[in-house]
Amino acid sequence: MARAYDVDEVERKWQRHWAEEGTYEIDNDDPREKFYALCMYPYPSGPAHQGHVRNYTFGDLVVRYQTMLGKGVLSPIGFDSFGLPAENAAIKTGTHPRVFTDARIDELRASLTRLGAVYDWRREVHSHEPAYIKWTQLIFLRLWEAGLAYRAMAPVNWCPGCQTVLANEQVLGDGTCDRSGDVVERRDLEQWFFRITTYADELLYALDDLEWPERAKVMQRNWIGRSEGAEFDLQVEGRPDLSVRVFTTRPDTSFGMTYAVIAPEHPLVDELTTDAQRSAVEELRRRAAEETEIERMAEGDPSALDKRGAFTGSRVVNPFTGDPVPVYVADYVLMGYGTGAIMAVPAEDERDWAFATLHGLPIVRTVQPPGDWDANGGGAYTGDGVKINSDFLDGLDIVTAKARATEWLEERGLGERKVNYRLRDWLVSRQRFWGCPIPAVYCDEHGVVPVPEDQLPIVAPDDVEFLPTGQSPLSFHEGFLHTTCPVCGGPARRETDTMDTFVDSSWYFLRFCDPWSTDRPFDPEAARHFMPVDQYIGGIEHAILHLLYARFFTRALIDVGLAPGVDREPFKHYLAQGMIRMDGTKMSKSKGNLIAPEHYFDTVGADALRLFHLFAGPPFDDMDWSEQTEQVIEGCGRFLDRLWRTCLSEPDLRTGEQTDEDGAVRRAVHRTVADVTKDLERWSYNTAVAHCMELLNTVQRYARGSDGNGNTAGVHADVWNEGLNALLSLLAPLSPHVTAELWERRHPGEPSVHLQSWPTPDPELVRQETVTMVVQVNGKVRDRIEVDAGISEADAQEVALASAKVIEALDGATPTRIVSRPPRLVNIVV
RNA sequence: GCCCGGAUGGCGGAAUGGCAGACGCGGCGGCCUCAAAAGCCGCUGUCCGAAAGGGCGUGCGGGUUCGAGUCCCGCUCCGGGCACCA
Repeated sequence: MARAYDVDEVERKWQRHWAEEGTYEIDNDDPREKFYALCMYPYPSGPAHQGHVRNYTFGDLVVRYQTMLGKGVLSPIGFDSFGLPAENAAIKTGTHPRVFTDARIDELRASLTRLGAVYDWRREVHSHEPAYIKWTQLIFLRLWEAGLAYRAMAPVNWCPGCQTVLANEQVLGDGTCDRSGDVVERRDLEQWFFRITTYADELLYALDDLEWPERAKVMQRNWIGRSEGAEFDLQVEGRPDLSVRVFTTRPDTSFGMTYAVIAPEHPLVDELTTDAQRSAVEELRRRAAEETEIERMAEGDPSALDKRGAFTGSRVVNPFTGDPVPVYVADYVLMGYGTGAIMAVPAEDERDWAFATLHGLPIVRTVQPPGDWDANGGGAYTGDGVKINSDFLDGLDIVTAKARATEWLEERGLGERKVNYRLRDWLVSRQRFWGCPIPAVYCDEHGVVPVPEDQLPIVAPDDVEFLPTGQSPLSFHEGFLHTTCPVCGGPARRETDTMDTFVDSSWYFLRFCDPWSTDRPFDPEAARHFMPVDQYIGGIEHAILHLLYARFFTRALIDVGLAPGVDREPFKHYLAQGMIRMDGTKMSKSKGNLIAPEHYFDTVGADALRLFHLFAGPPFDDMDWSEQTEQVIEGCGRFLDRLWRTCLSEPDLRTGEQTDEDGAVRRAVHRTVADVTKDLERWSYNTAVAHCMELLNTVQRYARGSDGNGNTAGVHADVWNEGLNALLSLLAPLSPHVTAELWERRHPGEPSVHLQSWPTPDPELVRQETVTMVVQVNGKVRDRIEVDAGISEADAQEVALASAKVIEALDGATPTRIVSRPPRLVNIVV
C-alpha cells in the first residue's frame, strides 16, 4: 500500500523523541492531580501479539488523554517474568530460565516501543529480579508473622505428564492438564497457604462499590460463595460421647431429615462404621480416594448422578423430632466444605432426593409444593412455600422458619448460626524452580523457621540441572539445600518450593509507586499518593484469580503495616478488554504468528494498527480477526493518509467576516470535540474514531469547495486552523506519531501536540441553531422540517399542522391528540 | 442444570423511549489516466414503481406507550462463567 508519508521514519522519530525527552516520566512529588493508568503487566512471551496490541493501545490512549487533561499520570510497565514456560524451555534446551526470560522481555519491550506506548521506563520491574524477590519474600515473612501465611497438609494437582504439581488454574474443567492433556491426579502434600478466607466478607461486600464490569463482580461473588445457615450436632444413638456436626443452609427443613451423610474422608467414618458394614464402607472409601476428577465427571451430569454411598450401621438422632435416622458415607458430600457432614432432606434437596430414591430412604415434605408439582414430575421442591409436617414451624414461610429453627437450636445449646464460604485459602507452594523461593528453613530441633530478614533475598543458584523429575531442581542442589538454623545454628534444610507467580502479580502495582525503595517494598507515602489505580485494563480471564488475590494482598499489606493509609481497593475502575478470536476460537500461537503485529508495524505502521483496534468495536467485546480485518486496517491507513494530505495542503485562506458555511464548519468542529470527549470518558473508542473521521470528511469538503468547483466563499483562515488543530488534538492519544509530526510541521518550534491541553468545546457552538423536526402521524414519519432549535411547543405544532405532507396524510381527519417534543418531534394522533 | 451476556444491512458496528443502519469495510457506477495503481465524486436495508413516491424492516410471540432496536412477560438460538459447596 503506497502511503502519503514515510510511516516508519515518522514513527521511529517520535518514539525516540518520547524516550529522550522523558515525556511520560513522573516523579513521586509531582504536584499535578494524580492519575494512575495501568495495564496488567505481561508475561514475557516474546514479541507482542495482537492481544497485547489491543490492551496496550487502550492503556496508552488513557495515559495520553489524561496527560492532555493536565493530570500527573503514572504509567508504569514491567514483566511478570516468573513462570512455567521458561522452565519447560530449560528442561528442553538446557538454557537457563533467566537467560531465556531476559531475551523474551527484550523482544516484548521492543514491540511495546514500536507500538508507541509510553511509560516511565525508570520504574520498570521484573518479578524475577533479586530486587523484587527480596520484597516478595519479606512480604511472605510478614504475612507468616501475622498468621496470614501457614503450612498445612493438602491435596494438590499432580500432572504425570509434566512431572509437576499444577496450579488449580492450570487444571481444565474436565480434570486434565492444560499443557499436556494428561488426567491430573490428587496427591496429599504439606503446603504453604495464605489465609485469604479471613477477608472473605470484606472482599465480597466491597465489590458493591467498585466500578467494574458486572460480570467480573458476579464471578468474584460466586467464587467467594458466601452462604448463611446453621451448624448443629447430631447425637449418635447409643453413644452419648459421640456426635456428628452438620452444616445446612436450610435449618427450616430439619423435620424432613430422614438420614445423614458424612464424607468418605470424614474422621468419624471408622468409629461410626459397624463391623457388618465395614467392608462396604471400605470399598466406597477406596474408590473415592482413587477417583480422579475426570472419572467423577464421567458419571454423568450432577442431576442424574449415581449417588454412590454405603450405610455405616450407625444412627443419629434428629434433635427436632427425636427420631433416629441412618448415617451413610457418600462421595457427594465433600470433606472440604462445611463440616464434611450433612443432614439429608430429600424432599427439599435434589441431590438428597436422588440418593434417597436410589437407596429406598423415606421422604417427608416440609414445604408445601404447588398443587401441580407432583403431576408435573415431582421431585425435590426447593422453592418458597408454606411449612408443613414441622411442628412449631408449620404455617411459616421459609425465611421466618429458618430464623425460628436456628433460634430453637441456639436456645437449647445444640448449635448456632453459621456462615460458610466456597472460597478456600490460597495454596501458594509450587514445586518449581522458576518462581520466587519461599524464605523458610527446616530444622530438626526447631521445625519450620523463617529466614531472618537481613538474609533476604534468597536467590536460587544458577548451577542447577533442569530435569523433569517432579521436584524443584533446588532439591538436588546440595549448596542451596544445606544451611543452618537461624534459631540454634545447627544444620537445617532450605525450603525448595517456590511461590505461585500470582503472588508476584499481587503487589507489583504497589512497587510501581516507588520501585527505587531499597529498605522496604515501597514507601507508603508514595503508595498513598498514587493508589488506587484509576484505570486498570486487562483480560477478563483474570477476573477471579489475579484480581481477587490483588485485592486480598492490598488489604493484607495494609493490615501487617507495610502500607498504612493506602486505599484498601487497589483497582477503582477495571476495563475488561475482550479477546481476539480467529475462526471463533481463542487465538492459537501458530495462527497468532500469521497476524503478528511486527508485520503491521513494518507495513501500515503502529498508528494505523492502533486506530484499527480502537475502531473495530467496543473494547469489552471479543473481536473476530477475519479476512476483512486486513482491509479495515488499510482503511485506517487511508484515513491517516487523508489526514496527512489535508493538514499539509495549502488552500487559499481568507480572513475577515465569516460566512454561514464557516459557521457550520465551526459548529461541526466544536460538536466533535464534545462528542469525542464524551466517548473517551465512557470507553466508546470506536465512536470516537468515527467522529474524528466525520470531522475530517467535513473539513475536506470545506476545503475542496475552495478549489474552484464548489460554490463556497473559500476557506477562512481561522476556521481552517481551528478545525485542524482540534482534529490533531483529538487524534493525538489515538494515533500519537502522525499527529505529533503534523502538529510540529504546522507549528514549528512550538510544544508538541501531546503537551497541549485537551480542547474544550464552546457550548454556544455545540448547541444546534436549527434542528430537523420530525412530524409523525400516528407514529409514522410523514415530514421533516428544519426549525429553530428554540422553537416553542405552540409554534412546533403550528408548523407541523401546516405541512402539506401532513395534511395529505391526515386526509381530513381531526387530530385527537398532539404530542410535542420541540424541537425534535411532533406526533399527531387521529 | 444454574447464573450472566448477546442477537440490528453482504460484513464490523452506530443509535438519553422520539428520523433505525452514524462511521468504516466490501460492492456498483463515474471522473482522472494511453493504461493501471493511487486519488476524487456518487449510489448502496428490502420489496413495488420508469419516476415521484409508497409498503415492509432491529431473532420469534405477546404487552406497556401517542411512539419500542431500546422498557415488561414468555420463547428460540449463540457466546461465556459456575457446575455434587449441603
